[in-house]
Amino acid sequence: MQELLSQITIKVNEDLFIKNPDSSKLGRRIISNSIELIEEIGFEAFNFKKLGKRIGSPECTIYRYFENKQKVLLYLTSWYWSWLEYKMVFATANISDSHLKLSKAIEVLTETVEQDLSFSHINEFLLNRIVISESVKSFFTREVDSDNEAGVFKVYKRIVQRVSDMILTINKDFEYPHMLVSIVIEGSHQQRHFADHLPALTDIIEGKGGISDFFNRMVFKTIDVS
Amino acid sequence: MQELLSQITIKVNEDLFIKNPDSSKLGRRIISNSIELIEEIGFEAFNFKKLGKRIGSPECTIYRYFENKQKVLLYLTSWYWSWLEYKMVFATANISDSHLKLSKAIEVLTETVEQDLSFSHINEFLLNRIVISESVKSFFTREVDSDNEAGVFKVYKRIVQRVSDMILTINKDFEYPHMLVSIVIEGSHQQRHFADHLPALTDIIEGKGGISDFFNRMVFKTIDVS
DNA sequence: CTTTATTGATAGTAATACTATTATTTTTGT
DNA sequence: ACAAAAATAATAGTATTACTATCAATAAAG
Repeated sequence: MQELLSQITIKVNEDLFIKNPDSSKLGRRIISNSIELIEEIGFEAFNFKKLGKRIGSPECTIYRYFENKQKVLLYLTSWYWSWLEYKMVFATANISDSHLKLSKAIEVLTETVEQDLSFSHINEFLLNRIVISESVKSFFTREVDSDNEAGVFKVYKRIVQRVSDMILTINKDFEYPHMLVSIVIEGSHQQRHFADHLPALTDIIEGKGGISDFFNRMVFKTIDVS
Repeated sequence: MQELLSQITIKVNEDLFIKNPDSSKLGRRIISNSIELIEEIGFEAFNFKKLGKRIGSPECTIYRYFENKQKVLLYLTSWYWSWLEYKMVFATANISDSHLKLSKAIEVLTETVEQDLSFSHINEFLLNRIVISESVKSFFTREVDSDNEAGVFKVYKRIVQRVSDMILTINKDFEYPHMLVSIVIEGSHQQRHFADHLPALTDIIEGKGGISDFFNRMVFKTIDVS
């Protein structure tokens, strides 16, 4: 997979940047350092001044790439979902058994991510951690409707649709496939966050498995396959 | 219930305020206007200057009640969870059938809220909307650990524990009760938000029912009761 | 090797989040 | 009813944040 992916560039919605960060060395430095910095200090404390200091450029230079820090987060999460869609499609391709296929998809969506060296300037391991603890902020804002209209959530929605279709293949009468899938995706993030910070709200232990198993069970039971 | 509740004051964790807003007319005005203002303009745009203007007091006066706007949000959500715990305990009291009891609890947790006149200065309908669209921000912050240590999430955790116990009464071997309950609570909020803003991620239609039914089904199927 | 695009240096503005000081009003105890 | 104490208002001020403008320096492209 590594060789294959190294030939591929992930294209992110053009509304999210002013100048494509993938088009220059500085742009890629902005991305890789954003990931590290957000992961270190959290999105609230993250700003272009600190990022500029880290990469040795004034903040106005970063403003030539991104309108504001919210767009950076949207860029990162959009990139992540495109990357994960690719992984999911790859992992489920040519599986004829529909149960196994769905199970594999759920695993990709709920497991944590290891470092992937295909995209040198993006640390997928850290990006996964950012998505877990910060991405929810990108759709609980007042801009959600305009962002959505601009197509920012297109890939995310496509992932949900893909897995929904797998569910409908197994049970064509199930009425809530999108709901179930978005609960799996967001729920798995939330449970990992809880495991780290509010263990009373979960039953999984940090570092140990269990998340994928749980969601697999939940999905198959709920769509009623005996 | 109205008469009973009117005798009761909901006590909120003392770490959340400097001066108890429930102890003065101005304090109660701060609370009721915070609810209205946050619901109107969103938590991001909400600040003490705007709130002060609205209630005709300078911002420094509000700072004598609350350290910052995050504490106001935590105060409101804490209040909400205490209120909802009360409603839930009341709605499930004296039900001996454990299935019915759990079902009733899920309904209280996932249904939207009507205006309740028991607490004159708090608009529970608006507060429920705030909890749906803003409360997630209170545990996805860098302060989550210290807030948790201060006991801010105590009532929320107790609700999860109560419903977990109901689940264990039905199936004592179920391994993930807390996880399932927190997914139900947060999931129902998220799905309502999606219905409003990202309908492709859900199957429910705004205003129509379905949420409670879905989560009821999901829970009973997942804990494996035939 | 000159034109054009990109980046850096410097500076500045408006808004936000919060604090300090003192005057005024309200509440409380007697 | 009145003095003492507490709460609130008025005013002002600081540090940080988010963002913009201008122009010089550097790098890239034709």
